Amino acid sequence: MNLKELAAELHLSQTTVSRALNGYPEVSEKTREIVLAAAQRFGYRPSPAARRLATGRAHALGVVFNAERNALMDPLFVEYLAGVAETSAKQGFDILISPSTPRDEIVTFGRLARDGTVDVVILTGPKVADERIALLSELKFPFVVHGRPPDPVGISFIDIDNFGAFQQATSFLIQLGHRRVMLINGEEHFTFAQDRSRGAAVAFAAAGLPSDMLDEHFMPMTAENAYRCARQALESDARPTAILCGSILVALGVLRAAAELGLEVPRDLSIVAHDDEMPAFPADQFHPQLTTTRSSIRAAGTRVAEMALARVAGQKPGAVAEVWPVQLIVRGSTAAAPEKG
Amino acid sequence: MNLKELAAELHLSQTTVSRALNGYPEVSEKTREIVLAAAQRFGYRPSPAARRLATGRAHALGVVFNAERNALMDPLFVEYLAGVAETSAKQGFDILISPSTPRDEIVTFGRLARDGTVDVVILTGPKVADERIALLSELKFPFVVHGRPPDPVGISFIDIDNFGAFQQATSFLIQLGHRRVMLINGEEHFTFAQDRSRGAAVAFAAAGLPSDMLDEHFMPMTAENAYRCARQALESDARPTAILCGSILVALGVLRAAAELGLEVPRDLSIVAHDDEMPAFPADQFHPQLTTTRSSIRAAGTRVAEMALARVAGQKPGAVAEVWPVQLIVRGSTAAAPEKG
DNA sequence: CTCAGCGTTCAAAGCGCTTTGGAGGTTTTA
DNA sequence: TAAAACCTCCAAAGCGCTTTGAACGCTGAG
Repeated sequence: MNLKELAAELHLSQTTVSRALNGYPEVSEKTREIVLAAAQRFGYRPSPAARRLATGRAHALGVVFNAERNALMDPLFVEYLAGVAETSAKQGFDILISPSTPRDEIVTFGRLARDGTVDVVILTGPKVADERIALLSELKFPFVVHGRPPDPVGISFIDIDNFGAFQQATSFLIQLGHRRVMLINGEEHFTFAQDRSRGAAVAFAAAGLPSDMLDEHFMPMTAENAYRCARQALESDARPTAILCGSILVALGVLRAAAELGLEVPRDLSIVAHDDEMPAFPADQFHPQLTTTRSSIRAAGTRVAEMALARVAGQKPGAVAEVWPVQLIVRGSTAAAPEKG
Repeated sequence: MNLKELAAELHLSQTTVSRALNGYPEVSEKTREIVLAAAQRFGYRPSPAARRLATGRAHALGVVFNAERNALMDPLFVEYLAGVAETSAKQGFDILISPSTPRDEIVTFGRLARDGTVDVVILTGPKVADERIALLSELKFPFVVHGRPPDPVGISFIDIDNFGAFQQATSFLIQLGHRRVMLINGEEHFTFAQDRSRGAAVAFAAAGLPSDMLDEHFMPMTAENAYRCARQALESDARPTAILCGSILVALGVLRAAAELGLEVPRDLSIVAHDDEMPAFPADQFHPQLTTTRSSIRAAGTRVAEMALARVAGQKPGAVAEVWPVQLIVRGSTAAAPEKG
């Protein structure tokens, strides 16, 4: 059943039926009701393709995702996607996933923007120098950012307070008496890694401690990388008594390193990790349960999708700039620093 | 630049240009080259929407994913999706993600099938009585299945050898002297859970052991559930000496239960888990490293996408029915059963 | 020399929807 | 009472592509 047939059935023109269905004011309430009822009865569903062609709007939202062999953000991504999906589905928006490797990500974005397959894209994990943002801005293609854009002016984004989270976590460790602290951070070119780095540094400065007590490492946040890094540090003479982990996965690697070296957590080593609340990977299911800085990646996904849809509906870029607070949850993986041996 | 303009530019008809671009034989090689070159030069890209409307084919592949609060398959899903994305991108197919809760999943599938938003859907996690399969079959909408359909006749699917994997793993434990074995399985209504159940049962039967030595539990495979279940069993008088885990997440919960009870793995308790190779969650990053039955969820995603595309290209349903072998990888979480106290 | 046959190209008709520019009919205003 | 102002509704023109049916020029057979 298409519009033409439905219109014929009702002895009305396509115009009127279309308008009735789409809530235009030029049609009387009475006919609208009749049309709506008939549409319902015949199970009429407008063809998305036709509508798309006629309006030039795709009614779809694009998400580019990293399909590289070892997609680091994997478990995060689904949870995030779930959030995005939830709200966009409510508004009848489709979600188009475009796989891409970091190398040709920029091409992928260009294609999305020019093809008209989607009306807006969501950009994740902004970098210190982000050419995707540059490209989309130049093309004047609507987009919103999940994370902190390097230059937020005129860009709608939502981010968690990475700075505050790591400042708080670091201060907490310092208060517990820890002096040699290691930070296993994400890759340097991500803005979130920079923010976290600054947070930790500021905490040290505030406590009047020299910044070289903070041993910071940037790397892709995998368990494997974290294991290697932690193992090496923990075997050294001046081993850290506390490790700040960029993610739960990092904590997994650190835990393994500690276990292998016979170090007990939290007696010999304190661990605090950032937790994005992946239900599959709950911080409280570890042994010991992990002290974390917690934020909901899913809620972020929900919000960023809302923003994207608002953007399509005409909201100005830069209208939204939210930074969500992050909560420190103290569990069993942190304790007072061990007495100096 | 659209087709009309390009055609005008070349002093050719739209027909010819269209055919040249789409590789139809009715156009001479010479003109084809000219057209291709011009298209390249002007950066012409056909409008997907228009093509879709004209051909009735969406050039897109649908994946329904569970956006329920605690999406259990989360970490699996991305890795799987990465596989799907990889191959479908190669063929220029878009991937449409439709969020859905289990409750209205069937509606979602119906909509996808009728709307023409996608040409084929991939169905994941088939159940013993699967109404999605019933619906799609009835609508004669192309689909392929990832996992084992209850009635595979006339259905293209790919699955891993869940039966063989768990038979092998169970036999291995029996050979190590384990007699009280627990199996923490997925939910009963999934075909994969049934297959695994049968695999374990057959191993016991083959060893001439009574089936009640196998303590089997069906549940959503979360760390939390597994923790509870394992904890309870390990505290009981006749505690199991080995636990078969349906997933790495399940193993996480079991490890925690063991640690809390002061049980050492593998001395006091052996663990073998099924591993779908999520790079984010590697079995060899645990302590101890986990003995696993391993299969690549990503490769499965790749293959199932290929199948889906073949299906669109006209391949008959039921043409593919692959069952992939699963390898048992012995690592540090298994050992001979403890002497009877 | 004519005509069938072939290889190329084209004009035009959709695909199913939205939207512009009116056209009728009814009500209000002067 | 006539004109202006509405309220409803409609015919038709796209949106940018594919595809059918036909036309064109050329070659080789009769």
